[in-house]
Amino acid sequence: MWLRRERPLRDRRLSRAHIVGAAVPVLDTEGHRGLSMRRIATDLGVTAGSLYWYVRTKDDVLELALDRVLGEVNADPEEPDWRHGLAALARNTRAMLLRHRWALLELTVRPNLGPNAFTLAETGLHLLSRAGFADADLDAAMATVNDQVVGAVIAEVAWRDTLTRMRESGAEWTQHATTAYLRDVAARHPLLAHRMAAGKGADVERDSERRFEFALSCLLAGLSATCDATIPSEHPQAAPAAR
Amino acid sequence: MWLRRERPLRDRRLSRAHIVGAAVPVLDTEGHRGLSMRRIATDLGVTAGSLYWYVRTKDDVLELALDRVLGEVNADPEEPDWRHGLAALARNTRAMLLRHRWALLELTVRPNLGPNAFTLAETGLHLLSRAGFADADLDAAMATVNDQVVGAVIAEVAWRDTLTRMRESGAEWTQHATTAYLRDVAARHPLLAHRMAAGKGADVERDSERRFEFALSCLLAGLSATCDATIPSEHPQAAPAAR
DNA sequence: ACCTGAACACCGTTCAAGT
DNA sequence: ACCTGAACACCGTTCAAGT
Repeated sequence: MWLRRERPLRDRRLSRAHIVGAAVPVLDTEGHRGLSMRRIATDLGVTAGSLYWYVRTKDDVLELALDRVLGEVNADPEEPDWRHGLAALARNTRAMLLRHRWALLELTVRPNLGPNAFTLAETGLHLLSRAGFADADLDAAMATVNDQVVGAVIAEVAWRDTLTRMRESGAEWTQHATTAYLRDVAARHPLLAHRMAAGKGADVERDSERRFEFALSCLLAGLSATCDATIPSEHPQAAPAAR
Repeated sequence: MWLRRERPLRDRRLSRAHIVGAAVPVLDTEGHRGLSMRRIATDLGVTAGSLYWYVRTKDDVLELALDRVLGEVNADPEEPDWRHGLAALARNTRAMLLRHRWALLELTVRPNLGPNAFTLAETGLHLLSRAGFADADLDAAMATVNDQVVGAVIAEVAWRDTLTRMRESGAEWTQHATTAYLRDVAARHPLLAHRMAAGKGADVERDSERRFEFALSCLLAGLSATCDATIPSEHPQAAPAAR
C-alpha cells in the first residue's frame, strides 16, 4: 500500500484522504461489519467501482484508516524519565485503541508500514535506547512493550464488547442454562470459581485500568532489572524503584 | 454457544464434532478466507443449510474450533517451580498458535468460554497463586502473562505471514519504489534505520524465539519483584534470580 | 428429527463503456 | 483521467417442503 503513490490530481471528486475520511466514522460507529466498499461509495456520492481507482483492495482502505488513527497517539521522545515516557506512550495508545476498537484488528493482522506507525516506533526506540538497551535487546524490549499493550487492550475490548452485547440481548447471566453451565465450571475449577464470584459486581472501567497499570508496572520493573543486569554501570542507584 | 446444548442424537449424519472436524483442517490449510459454510457442508457431503441445525451461526463453528485447538495445549499445574510452569504454559500456547494461526483471531475477538479454555485458565491461576498472588492481583498477573503471549504471537505471525507473502509475489524488497520509500523512512528515523539494517539477513525463526524468551523472562522478573514486594515473607531468598 | 433446494440480501472486484 | 453500470463469483442465513 505505502509503496503505491497516489495519482496526481486533476479534476477528480475523490482522493485517498476522502476515502479514509468516510471509512473511519463508519468503522467507529458500526465496526468492521458496517464497512463495505458500497457503503463508502454511497457516503461519498459515488459508485463502488470508483474507489478502485484510488485503492487496489478493501484492505488498502483499512491500512490507510489505521495509519490515520495512529496519528492520534502522541508521545514525547524527550521525556527525561524513560519509564514515564514509555508509560505515557502505552496509555495513549490504549486510549486511542479504545476510541477506535476496529483498529486493533488492523494493527494485528499485518505489520504496519505507514508513516505514523514509523514515527511512533522511533519514539519508543528512542526512549528505550536511553534506558540502556541496544541492538537485538532494543528490538526485543520494544516488542515486549508493544505486545503487552496490544494484548491487554485486545482482551479488554473483547470483554467489554461481550458485556454490552449481553446487556442488549437481555440479562443472560441469570438464565437457567447459563447458571447451570457456570456452576458446572465452578465445581471443576475452584480458583476460577473464586475469581468469578469476586468479579460479579465489578466496575469494568476501573478494573481494566487497574489491570493495565499492573501489567505496565510489572513490565517496566522487568525491563529495569534486565537492562541493569546487562549494563550495571549505567544506573548505580540503590534500588530500581519498581512501581 | 456453550450454553446451547447439542441436540440428542438419533439417525443423523452430522454432529458438532463432525463440523469442527471438517472446519479445523480447512482453517489450517486455507485460513479464514478458505472457510465457508458451503465449504464445510460439501466436505461433509451435505447442504449448507443443514449445518444450521447444529449451530446457530458461523461464529459458533469458529468458537468450537478454537476450543478444540486449545485442547492441544497441555501444562502441568503441579510443576514445583511456578516460573517454570508458567514459562512452559506460555511456550506451549505459542507453539499451538503457530500451528493454528487462525486461532489467534478467534482467541482475541471474544472472551473464551469453552471447557478447554477454562481448564487452561485454572492451571495458570494455580501456578500464580502458588507464587503468592491472590485476589485482584491474581487476576491481573494472569492477564498480564496471557496478554504478553497473545500480543507476541500476533506480532510474530503478522510478520511471518508478510514475509511468505512477499516471497510468493517476488522479492519486492528490491523494487525501486520500495527502496525509495524505505530510504525516506530511514532518513527521518535514525534508530529505526539502524534496526532495519540489522534485520536484513536475520533468521525469523531464531529471532522470534529470542524475542519471545526475552519478553517471558522480563515479565517473570517483573512478576517476581511484584509478588516479593507484596508478600515479602513468602520467599526469603537472597535474590529473585531474574533470567 | 433432520436435511434439501431455493431463495434473499448482501459482499469484493472487474471492466467495458462513457465523458 | 476519472467515473458509471452492470456483471461475476461468491458470501451467511432463512425457510418452506420433503422424508
